[in-house]
Parts: sequence; structure tokens; C-alpha cells
Amino acid sequence: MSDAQAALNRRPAEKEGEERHEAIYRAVSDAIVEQRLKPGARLREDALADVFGISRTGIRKILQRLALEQLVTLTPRRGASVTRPTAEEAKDVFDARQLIECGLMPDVACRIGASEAAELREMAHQERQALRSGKQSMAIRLSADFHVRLAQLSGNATLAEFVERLCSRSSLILAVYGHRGHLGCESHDHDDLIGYLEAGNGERAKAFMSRHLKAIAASLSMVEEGEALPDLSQVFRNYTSQ
Amino acid sequence: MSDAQAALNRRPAEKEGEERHEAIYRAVSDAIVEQRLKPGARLREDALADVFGISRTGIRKILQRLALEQLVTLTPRRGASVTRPTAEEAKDVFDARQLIECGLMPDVACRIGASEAAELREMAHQERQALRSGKQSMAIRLSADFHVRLAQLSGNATLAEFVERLCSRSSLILAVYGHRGHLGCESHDHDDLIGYLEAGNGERAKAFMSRHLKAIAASLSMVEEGEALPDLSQVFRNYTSQ
DNA sequence: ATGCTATTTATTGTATACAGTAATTCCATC
DNA sequence: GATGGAATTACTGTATACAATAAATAGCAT
Repeated sequence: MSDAQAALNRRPAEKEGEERHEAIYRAVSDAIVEQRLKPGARLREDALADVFGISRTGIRKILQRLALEQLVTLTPRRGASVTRPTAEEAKDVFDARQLIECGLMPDVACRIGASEAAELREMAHQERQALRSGKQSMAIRLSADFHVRLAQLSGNATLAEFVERLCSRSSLILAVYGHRGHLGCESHDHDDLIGYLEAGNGERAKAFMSRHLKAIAASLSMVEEGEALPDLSQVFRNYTSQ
Repeated sequence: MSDAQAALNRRPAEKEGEERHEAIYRAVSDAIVEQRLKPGARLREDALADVFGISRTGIRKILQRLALEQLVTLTPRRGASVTRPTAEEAKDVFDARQLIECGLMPDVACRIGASEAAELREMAHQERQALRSGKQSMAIRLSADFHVRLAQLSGNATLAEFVERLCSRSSLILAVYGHRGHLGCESHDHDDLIGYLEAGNGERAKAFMSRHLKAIAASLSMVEEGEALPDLSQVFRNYTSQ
């Protein structure tokens, strides 16, 4: 009753509906990228609808968008859950980043100006600060934001969008295969990179980005963990030994 | 082959709903890529729902997916229409193809085998045949399919998906900026490319692909046409002559 | 006749109701 | 006590109804 009335009261909302949807999308997306929603976590439509105060219709739309970006997996009659990337997907994503992000460095080096460099330095600064003050979730997202902003500076919106998706998925990959406490990006790498770019040295920036991404990929422990199967295999060992 | 047979054989009446959605998505997507639905064409939800015999709910889902792939644009209260790419988007798309597809050639050259090469040759053959028999729509799609299949052979599913999206958008770009009767890909380019790949010459294939894509991009006439403005300018000419 | 306003119409946006399916629990049986 | 099966439950899939808005049209005034 009071729910219905409240819903009616805050229901004039002409254009707010759209912005609200976008805000909810961002909220869920950020939660996933920041690893506050961990891979495998179920995302029930009812629950999300209750939390955000819209109907399941709107939630489904958002969930589908996230599914197309491969942040959530939508299994036919089982609903949505945060995707748990496979080792193969992880390899693909980092290979793709290697190809695209490195390939963009020369363009970025050409187009970067003083104000853009300053903006990037500010982002790198915030990232380091978040890391120092233990705000790991924020640091993860800021690191991804840095890479995305970099790609945007290339001037190619299409490739920038690809990089955005790859970075989001990378957060998921780090959540599953990364060592605890070790984030993807070393603190000073980003600053060094800005230096090369600002100097207009695209090739050097490209090589540096390549090493940077290789280092992240190398830091992952590429073992896929089964869910409840490990226990079962232990049982099997006991039986086969007899 | 085995896929098609399997698809035909399994007829559990319940699951058809899903496959039906996929089929409808394919139908609309193909119609756009094959330029039977031209840029700017409106896609009313009711009309599509009637044609395919499902409710608007399902249509909306499909429309949103197409919007995320940038094949249709979804303007807030005006509905869906086939997107009309801007000149800038066209440049971005072909630059992206240059970076990604060329970058994949060495990998493809490494992984390609006799059967894959034969499959590609068959596709190139069908494409030529469609072109000869005047089936332009089919030829356009087959050409895109060739590029996509090539990317899939790299083994990187993520990048292959990107290429798929870029090729779809390229069809749209050709529809708007391409010269009449001149399709993107020259008939023998694809065969030559297969030759280099089968010989394991990744670098040569890469260079060839680069020229191939540059040739397509160069064949476009990059003038953006306003909608109803041309008529207006004609009127202006008549008036100014008096 | 033209321009402005009001009404109607066409079309999308959102919620909700209902149906169908997988998961769970409980009971009976071995 | 465990296992198989039936009833219940919880959740998603789909359609439909209703609300809201922009486009189209008609009517009115100047």
C-alpha cells in the first residue's frame, strides 16, 4: 500500500526514467568491475528489481546488456550470474588487448596534448592513492578507467569501446586468476607510459604497453578451479587406490 | 553439415522458443547486412511482431541486441531504425579493421590447415558465383562471412567477435558511401590471400590484407548526405537563378 | 490563406499477470 | 537410513494491458 503510493508519488519522472536506467546499469557494472560482485554470484531479477525500485522489465534489459558485454552470463532458465571467465577467454582477452592497445599507442602519442597528459597523470595519481589507502575496489576500477581513457585519446571511438569491454572483462579475470593483493597494474607503469606519450615517442610507448600487459598476464595463475568437483575427485582417488 | 542435421533433428517443442528468437535475430541482421533493409529504414515494433508472430517483448529484445551491435539506432521515443553511419564512424570502422584483421594474419597463417584453406576457397568461390549471377545481397554477406571466418581461424574468439561486428557495420557503410554496383571486395583478392596464408607467409598476408582494406576504404565516396536537404538545395538553385 | 493551438492518432515505455520450468523439500518405500 | 518420486516452491519467459509522448491533423482566428 505505502509502497504503491510511494511508487505513484515519485512517478512523474518524464526523462528521469532513462537516466535512471543508465544509472542502474552503471551501478551494477561498477559493482562487477570493482569485484564487489564476485564471479559466479547470482543476480536474481526480483532482488535487483526490489533494490532499485523498478520492475523486472527494466532489470532484464540491463541484464541483457551486461550479458552482451559478457560481464554476466544468462543461462536459459536459470537466470543471470556474474560470469566466471575461462582460462581460454582470459588468454583471448589479454591477446586482444595486446593487439589493440599497443596498436593505438602511436596514434595516442600523436594526438596527446598537455591537458590530456595532465588528466592522465591525475588519474594515475588517484589510482596510486586509492591503492595506498587500501581502497582496492576503487583502485581496480581506476586502473581500468586509465586504460580506457588512453584508448579514447586515439580518436577512434570504435576501438575505444572495444578496449572498454576488454578492460571490464579483465577485472573479472583478475578476480578469478589474480593473486590476492596484487592488482593488475604496477603503480609507476602508468606514469612512465604518460612520459613516453607526451614525448611523442609512440613506438617506445607501444613497446612499454606491450611489456605492461605481458606482465599483468604473466602474473595470473592460470588454473581453472572447478566448483564442487574437487571433493569428488578426492573421493575417486581413495576408491582407485584400493 | 553435422550442425545443420543436428539442428534439424532435435525438435523438442519447448526449446523452439529460444531458437526462434535467434532465428528472428538472424533474419533481421541478415536483411540489414544484405542491404535489403537500407540505412534509415524504420523498424516498428508492431510491424516486426506481426511479421514474425511473436509479441513486442521479444522484438524489443532483438532490437536492443542489434542496437548494441550498432546495426540499428534506438532513439528514445521514436523507435528503431537501421543506422546510417557517419563518415567518422566509417573511418573508425575501417581503421579498426586495419588494425585487427591485419594483426591476426600471422596467427591465421600459423594455424591454417588444408581443410580450413579448402573451406575458405569454397567460400570465395560461392562469393564469386553470387556476384556473377547478380545476387548482390548474397555476395555482400558472403564477403563479410569470409572475413569473419578468417578471423575465427586465428583462434581468438574475442577478436573474431569484434571482426564480426566490424564487418556487419562495413556493409552498412558500403550501402551509404559505396558506389553503386561496386562491392567492397575485388573478386580475386580473397583467393590470393588464401594462397599467402596456406604458404604460411603471415607477413605477406598481412600486407596484402592491409592493401585490400585500404582499397575498399578508398573506394568509398565520403560525402555525408542530409535527408531532405538535397531537395531544398535544388529549390534554392532555381530561386537564385531568377 | 497562413499560422497557431487543440485534438486525435500512432507508437513506444513500463508494469504486471500468467504460464512454464528447474530446484527443493518432504514423504513413502525399500 | 538412504533413495526415488511426488508436491511445493521459486524463478524466469512471454504476452498483454495501460500510461505517456511525439507526430499528424483539423479547427479556429487573424
